[in-house]
Amino acid sequence: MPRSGKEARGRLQQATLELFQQQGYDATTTAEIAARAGVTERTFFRHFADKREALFDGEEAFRDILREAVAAAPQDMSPLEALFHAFRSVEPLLQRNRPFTEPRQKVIADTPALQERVLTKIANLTVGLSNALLKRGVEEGTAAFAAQIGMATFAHATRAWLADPTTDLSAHLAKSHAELRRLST
Amino acid sequence: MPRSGKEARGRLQQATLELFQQQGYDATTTAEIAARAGVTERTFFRHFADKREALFDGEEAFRDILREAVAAAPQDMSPLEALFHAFRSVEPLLQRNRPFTEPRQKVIADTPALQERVLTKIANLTVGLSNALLKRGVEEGTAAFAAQIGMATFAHATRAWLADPTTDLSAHLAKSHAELRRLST
DNA sequence: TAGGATAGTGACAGCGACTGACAATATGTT
DNA sequence: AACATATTGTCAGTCGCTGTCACTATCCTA
Repeated sequence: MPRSGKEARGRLQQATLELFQQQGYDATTTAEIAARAGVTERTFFRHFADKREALFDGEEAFRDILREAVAAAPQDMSPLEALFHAFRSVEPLLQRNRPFTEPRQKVIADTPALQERVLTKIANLTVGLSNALLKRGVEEGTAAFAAQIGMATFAHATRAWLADPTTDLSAHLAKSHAELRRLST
Repeated sequence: MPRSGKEARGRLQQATLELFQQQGYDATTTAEIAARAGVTERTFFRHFADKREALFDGEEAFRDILREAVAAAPQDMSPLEALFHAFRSVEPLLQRNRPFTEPRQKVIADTPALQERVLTKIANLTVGLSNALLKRGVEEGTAAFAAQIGMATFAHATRAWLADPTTDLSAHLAKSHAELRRLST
């Protein structure tokens, strides 16, 4: 195998995050990012489909982790339980990534174009969850619906967890699940 | 008041839809759209923020209708019930808009960039619902969560309704609500 | 150790989305 | 008829993104 190019990719991601938080998304140019990473603008677009994507790397890997966790859940679990099982299993991963995702969140918070991209990332994760449920024998429409509900609950629990990190994610998930039951009856 | 400019806007929307379905989103140029509407490219961007937005007009109006419908719901209704009340109330509107939204859906179906925009439109609606619940005295976190759940249920019911228009939307909503209860317990 | 296959990069030209600025025109008011 | 206001045309320019071709760095094999 020839030269890897992964260092360049990493530098591009780093440069993207730094420039976005220093000057904002709009004021940052792809040529500028490339220059800071010591490569050409053309190389930027060889690694990332567009200017936004450099901030959202590893999402498909995360999707695969979630799908496998759903598949690994005990067969007697209900669809939603299986999803929660998967969510609980990624808590250490989320914890570990927090120092990187936190500054990213601040950038996203004041950039509509990036928020839009976040939504599609979440939608992709949801599709992944739905497919994982399908493999467990859940009917198609139900799987998609359950994935939506599960993802919404996960997001709700994660928000609470970010605001109150003293309690662990599992507990927040349980609380959100209870709230879901309360709401839906 | 000087000249209205609303006819031009309408022609631009029409031209956008037609060209997108004839040649696809990518192959259609904003200059081309403007030309078909008898206007300059610059004028296109005075009416719409970007190339996608011309397809999604009236969504903020729809959001207002939903918010008012939530506000008009009987005060003893639970958050989710209030949302369902609003969803049921817009059924005739959806029915009426169907001849326009149906061809649009086909265009969206094979255009990732447009799907991404749909997600932000739905997110906007969800925020609107959440705000409406806030005004009913629902606590903030709960309101956002309920709006998410409600919107997901509405989307599920709408999918079923599009596949089976013989049953009305209210019935599909009731069935989806039952499924939600079944899933969450 | 030389030679070739493979993957990554640079250089360059070009299209299309989108914006700022200023002048021109059409409508409604006094 | 003069004026105010909203809309449009024109023009120039920036930036995101792509196709193409030549070049180079790594790894495998003979």
